[in-house]
Amino acid sequence: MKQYWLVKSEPSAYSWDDLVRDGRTSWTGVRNFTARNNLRAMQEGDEVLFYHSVVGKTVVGVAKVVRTAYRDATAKEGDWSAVDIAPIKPLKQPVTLEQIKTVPQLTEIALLRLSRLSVQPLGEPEFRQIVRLGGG
DNA sequence: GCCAACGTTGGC
DNA sequence: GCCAACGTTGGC
Repeated sequence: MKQYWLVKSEPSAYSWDDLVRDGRTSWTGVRNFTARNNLRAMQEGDEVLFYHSVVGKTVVGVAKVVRTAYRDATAKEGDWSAVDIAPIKPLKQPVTLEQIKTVPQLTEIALLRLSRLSVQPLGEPEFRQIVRLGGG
């Protein structure tokens, strides 16, 4: 069964445009147990919203998981994982955090409730709703 | 095993 | 730039 996720990145570190340019990327650097466990739960084909934190504070595109969890080679110590993601399509209209806050059906999502979690699960209805807000 | 101190994230 | 939230670390 297909699952839905949201990943966050500061665009100054790695942006949607970087992902588009690269074609696909290894999602490394996660150093939080909850986020890591979410990475490990991802299946190929799962869809992933790409959120720009700090600068923009917008959901900017939809990506997909193209390789399930494997060891994060950037980790010097500890048991950390990475997945590979590839872009599917940008949102026609980036969806702002402010916008998301105004939607009653979205007030419970992790982006609002657990704002620091960098890899979050998202229900299919919530995923679709955000994509729709983005004109997709 | 508790909890204070500390570090980081990320919205404002 | 500030600070709240919260995860992690380390002393006891």
